[in-house]
Amino acid sequence: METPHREDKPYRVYTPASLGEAIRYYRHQAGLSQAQLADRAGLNRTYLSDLEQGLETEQVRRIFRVLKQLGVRMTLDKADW
Amino acid sequence: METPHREDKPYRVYTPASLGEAIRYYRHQAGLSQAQLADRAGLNRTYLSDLEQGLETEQVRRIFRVLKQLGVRMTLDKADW
DNA sequence: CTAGGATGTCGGGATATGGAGACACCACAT
DNA sequence: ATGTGGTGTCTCCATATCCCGACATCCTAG
Repeated sequence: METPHREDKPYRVYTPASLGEAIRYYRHQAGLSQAQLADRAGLNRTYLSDLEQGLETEQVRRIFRVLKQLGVRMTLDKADW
Repeated sequence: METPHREDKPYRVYTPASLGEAIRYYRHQAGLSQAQLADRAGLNRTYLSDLEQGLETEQVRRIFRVLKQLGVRMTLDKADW
């Protein structure tokens, strides 16, 4: 059962939608339900559900706009610690 | 004038504070003032100032909590396009 | 079939949030 | 000295945001 061949695909994130995708991907990989993750992260399951579906709040959009203007890209990947 | 030796240090981001640092770093690298960037990104300079100083809004904190719980790390770097 | 878990979705309401404008300070130039 | 640009910080306040139920749906198990 040793990790077969590392399918740790890093996520390129540049919109609220792709942020949601990534979170869902990693949540599944962690074997957690929305309720469990929401609980551990101290937030409401409804919100997590929205977030995974690409919830477009002003705040998140704002940050992505800044990064875009700066030509900066965001990457998410599994911390190997 | 060909890029001498690539000082494109990628940013490991895991808190609102480090997010602010990164944004400021890249803004300076782009040779923009807060007012210019705020304008281009369509937001208030006051907000950008706060953001760079590590503004801890619930929203940003929430997202970092989720990532932390999932053991996911965020990286910012210059998109080389 | 029934039961349960997981997820999407809706509405209501308390609260956090960011825009706008103004002001102060600092550094640097003229 | 004065002027100018960049930045930090304050207040006010309209509004975006998120939590909290509650309900519906879809699976899978039993």
